[in-house]
Amino acid sequence: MPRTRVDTRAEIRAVAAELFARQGFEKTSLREVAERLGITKAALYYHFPSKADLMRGIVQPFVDEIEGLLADREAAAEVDPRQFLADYFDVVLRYRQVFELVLRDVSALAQLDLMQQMLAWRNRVYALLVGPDASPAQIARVTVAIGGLQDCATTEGPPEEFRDAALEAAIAALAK
Amino acid sequence: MPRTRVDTRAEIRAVAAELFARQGFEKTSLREVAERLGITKAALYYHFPSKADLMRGIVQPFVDEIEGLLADREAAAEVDPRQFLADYFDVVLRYRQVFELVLRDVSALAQLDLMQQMLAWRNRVYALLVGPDASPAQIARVTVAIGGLQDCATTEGPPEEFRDAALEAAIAALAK
DNA sequence: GTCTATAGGGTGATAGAC
DNA sequence: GTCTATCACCCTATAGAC
Repeated sequence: MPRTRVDTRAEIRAVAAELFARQGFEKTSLREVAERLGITKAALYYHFPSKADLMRGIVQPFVDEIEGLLADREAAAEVDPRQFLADYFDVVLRYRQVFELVLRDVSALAQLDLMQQMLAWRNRVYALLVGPDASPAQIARVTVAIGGLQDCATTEGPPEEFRDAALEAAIAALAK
Repeated sequence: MPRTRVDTRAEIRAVAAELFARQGFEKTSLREVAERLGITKAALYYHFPSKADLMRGIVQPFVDEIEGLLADREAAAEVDPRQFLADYFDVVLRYRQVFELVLRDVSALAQLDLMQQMLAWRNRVYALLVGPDASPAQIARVTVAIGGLQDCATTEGPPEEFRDAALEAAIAALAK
């Protein structure tokens, strides 16, 4: 009786992502993930070399998109703040589920060397929006704008309901 | 040789808070905390009935202050948004270390029934700042303001350097 | 690709002596 | 208040058969 699984790796990621989000990364055991899928722990290890790699597999696509956006703007001659915030917000909204997982398990991600990379995003965003020699006050405004948008992304309800208002608020926070 | 400890419970909390913040709640074992203090796990259990209670002991003072602030404003005839944001920000800044711990281990806190309480804060803040029948757009603006301030609180450096600028940005985000 | 079996270790928590 | 000793359990990960 062959398993009628199209993409086992993807199914593992989906189930794991849901459990990680609900119970936390550390509190979720691979036994639990395997049971939910109807396979054994050992089968899991065929698809992912470790629990950490499973987590990375879930978060990596989101990380790659943000890195892509940052690289794109860093290569551009000049950056439109409004456009950047909108694009950044849209990526976060598209990966909403993953993003919430990330927010709820920061300390777990820190052990996967993903946090360092994400913390570096902040400085790259500062450089993009207020230049390399930004004052603490300028940095504060960018932080309010970006942090505020991120917090909005975890709000319930369809994104269309709040997307534009959140962007307006972030832009207002940014303005000197 | 009597231990020259003034307040053992407080010292345990301090050491645990530091380890929890650095490694995460789940990744930090009570053996580690005890070793750092030069006592045994069993001694720890004399002061705190469980690991969860130890965590609660660390976070509770912060929770109580925010609850106090909210209760105060809910009892007031009217609320000055600027003043509320300033007071809220100042509490968060005062408990900066605890607040960072909270942010880094949301999933751990969820299991202590502390998250439900904190999530309720959001709705109480919405009610205070934009009334009980707020539109999604109004809620988005409040979320940007509050979330932005919170993100600022985790910025390095002395608070005086960014406090006022952050508040201005949050107020700007709030304004219609 | 998936299984059984197991290695090898850590964990939170408790009992009872001092 | 602190200790030693221990319980009962769960974990990630691997070896090797099918």
